[in-house]
Amino acid sequence: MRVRFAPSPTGPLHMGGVRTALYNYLLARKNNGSFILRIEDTDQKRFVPGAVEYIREALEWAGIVPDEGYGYGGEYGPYRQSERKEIYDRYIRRLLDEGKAYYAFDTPEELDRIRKEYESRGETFMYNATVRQKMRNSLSLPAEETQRLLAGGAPYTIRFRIPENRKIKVKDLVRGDVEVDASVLDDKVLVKSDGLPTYHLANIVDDHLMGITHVIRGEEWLPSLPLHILLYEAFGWTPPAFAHLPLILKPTGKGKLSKRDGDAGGFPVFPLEWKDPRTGQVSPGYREQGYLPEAFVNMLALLGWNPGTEQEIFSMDELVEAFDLSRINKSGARFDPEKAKWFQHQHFQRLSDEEIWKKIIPVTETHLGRPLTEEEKNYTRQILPLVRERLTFPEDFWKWAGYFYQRPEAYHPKAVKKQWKNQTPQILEEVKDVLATITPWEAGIIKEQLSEWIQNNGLGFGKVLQPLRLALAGDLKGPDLFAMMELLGKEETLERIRLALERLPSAKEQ
RNA sequence: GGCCCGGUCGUCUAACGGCUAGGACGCAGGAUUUUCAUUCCUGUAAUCGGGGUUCGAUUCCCCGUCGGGCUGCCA
Repeated sequence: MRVRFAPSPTGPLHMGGVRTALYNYLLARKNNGSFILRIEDTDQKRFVPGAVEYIREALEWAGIVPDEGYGYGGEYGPYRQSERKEIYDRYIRRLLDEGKAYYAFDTPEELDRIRKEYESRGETFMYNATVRQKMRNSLSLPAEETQRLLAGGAPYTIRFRIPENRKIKVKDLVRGDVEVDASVLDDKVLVKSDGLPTYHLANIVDDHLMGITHVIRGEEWLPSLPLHILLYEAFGWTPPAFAHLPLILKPTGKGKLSKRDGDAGGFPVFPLEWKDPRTGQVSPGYREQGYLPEAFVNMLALLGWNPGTEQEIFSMDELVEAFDLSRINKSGARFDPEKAKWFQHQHFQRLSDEEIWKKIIPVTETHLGRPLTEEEKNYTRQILPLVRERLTFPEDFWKWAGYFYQRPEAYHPKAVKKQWKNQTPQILEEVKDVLATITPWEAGIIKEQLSEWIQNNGLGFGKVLQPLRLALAGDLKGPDLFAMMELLGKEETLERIRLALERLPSAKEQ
């Protein structure tokens, strides 16, 4: 089995592309086949610098590593279509010689005009068997005229001559069999006036020459499948098996997922951050948001495919094991950013303490604006168990544990309003004194002694612990208060209480 | 408009033509907790409509409708 992923470097690869690559990759690995990366850059007008590098980096990040192809070597190269022009020339020659393709001299302007004309009459223009005799091409023109035009260097395209009175049976591994009448097809341009092939020609020639056995691509290609079958037929080649994947749809609204949706919905559409070389506009990426590649891949895999069991969390190896073309869905799948987060949470929680620790060090350093000392790194190691279960992204660590590194600058206003009562300053003064006597400074001991004090004074836990938390962390949320105090250290704990008493309203002011 | 492909909770989906239509996300409630979060429990909610075939239809067929794709010298 040989499969390929054949993106066009017209910009960053988006989620849908990654999923297509993933399905190809899974299938190849499951069957001990090869996964090939081919770059389809026959449209030089739309070529975007950096896109090829982006594609490779994105696939590598996601763990979808090609066995062969552009940048990976192999026996079937070159793997970039712009380097294969001679090959396409050779094959189009064959079609021309056999009368299966023809020269067309119609200019884009002419075609445009005719299209508009048809449109104004409510019809659709098709360059097909019934109109091709009326157009300027080697079929309608006298042979001498064609020769003269070619010799004179007149611009031309080469079109495929769709055979007449034909029904084409196409088989799709996802959708089953479809039968199409050739009369609904038009004579597609195979070679553009710049001499480079269009997708249709290049794709068929390359898939054949590269020994591709299974073509797995997006549903947007389904309408051109009959044309592709006809092309294989014209060359006398056996077509590969085809599977057309359902599209990924917008979370809300109509249509397929696009770049804009990410901006509007606040989620990335691209695997990696992308900076548009022309506009300088930056689009966010899953990697930069802190997503784990395995979470991203897991989420993508289950968008349009299911294992038939109730298992939802998969590693790449498990996906390889479970993947099966027959369980791909037929209908488009709406992308749900919330579920993406859930997958991330699941995978993040499966990381070891050590792995998480490595990820949160840089986050902490960024927020602090300086590197951590060895001592602080160890401190971080101690803090982690307290907050790890609430982390979805490395970035969350700062949100839940930032106050371990910095004294609160401000106190959450709502929390103050709710918990900082008239009697609070007095209580905290006393708590401070009680804490000052506690030794050794360990969570268990602190809890024991403070609890005893609270009970002896008939105070209720909330009244004491809530303001204390507020004083130490600046907010009412966080892990176990006693563990927090232990890690903060006695001196720092007392100092923060003192600071809060100084900064927050005393009884008199209220 | 034409051609093609689809339609099960709000979303992702499961269900040889045969259980009370199952799971997950989300949401709501509860338990746990000093708090927030996590975790656990409970609840919420669906077969697009109409015909047919059949003892029996989410499942097969037809029509309608809705959704999606294509209709470029883009891929």
